[in-house]
Amino acid sequence: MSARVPRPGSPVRGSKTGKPIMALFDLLGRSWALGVIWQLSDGPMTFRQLQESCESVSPTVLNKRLKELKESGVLARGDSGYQLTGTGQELFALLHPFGDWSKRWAKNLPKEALDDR
Amino acid sequence: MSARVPRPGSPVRGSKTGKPIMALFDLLGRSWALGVIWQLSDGPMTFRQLQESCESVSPTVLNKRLKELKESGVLARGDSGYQLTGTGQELFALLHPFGDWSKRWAKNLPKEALDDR
DNA sequence: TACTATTGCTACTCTTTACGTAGCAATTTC
DNA sequence: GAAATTGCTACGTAAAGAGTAGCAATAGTA
Repeated sequence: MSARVPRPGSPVRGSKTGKPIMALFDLLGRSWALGVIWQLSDGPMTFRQLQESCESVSPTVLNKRLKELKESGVLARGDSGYQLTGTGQELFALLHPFGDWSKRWAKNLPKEALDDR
Repeated sequence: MSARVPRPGSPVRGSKTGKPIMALFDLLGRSWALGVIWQLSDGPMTFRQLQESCESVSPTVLNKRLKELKESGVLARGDSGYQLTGTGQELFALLHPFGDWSKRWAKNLPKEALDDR
């Protein structure tokens, strides 16, 4: 019933060693984990706001992700809703460049897709 | 049978708009996608080498991830196995800082876990 | 040439995760 | 005190992943 939250040092999905990077990848490699962090970078949001901005993510999954990310110290619940912690903002700082990258990727993909197939 | 590969511009898992960043998060938010990119940063690897270095990831899933990442232009198959493309190396460059971050996270987590719960 | 080993998968069953919808208890707003 | 809004939980169904077995194709060896 209680979902496993990936933590560095203990085995996680796919990783028996629990190497920090693998634990992190397990945490982030779940649906909407990255999206939630991305959305929260604009400031605190309520549960329903998050649900909307994540385009109809099911409350079940959203709640699971929130619990996991909370337990991982990435976000916390404050007065105005869920928000990134200092740690979480640090993590977002690393994530931020992916925005521009994804746009370039979107532009170049059609070309490459034709080349490579 | 044929798995959906997330592409910017078209709806992806959870995202109807297909915003590039959401498509990217969908692509990377699948089990072992980040891990595979991480492993390949050391150089080309064969299928079986990847399987080992990803600690017993099932061949089914590995093969799916490889197809998706290949179709997304992140990696390709060369003479000495699977390897990151230029695009893929660019992506890894963004991913690289997560290594150090995860180590700091691993050190601080126990403390925070006690504080926050 | 035939034998063996390795590689890159596919097939299968079982479990876990996610989706989609409904709804409810606890505030908050009027 | 009635109506909204918020933060969930509870379903049932569908999709994704784990774990194991094995096979066709190539490479290396006797």
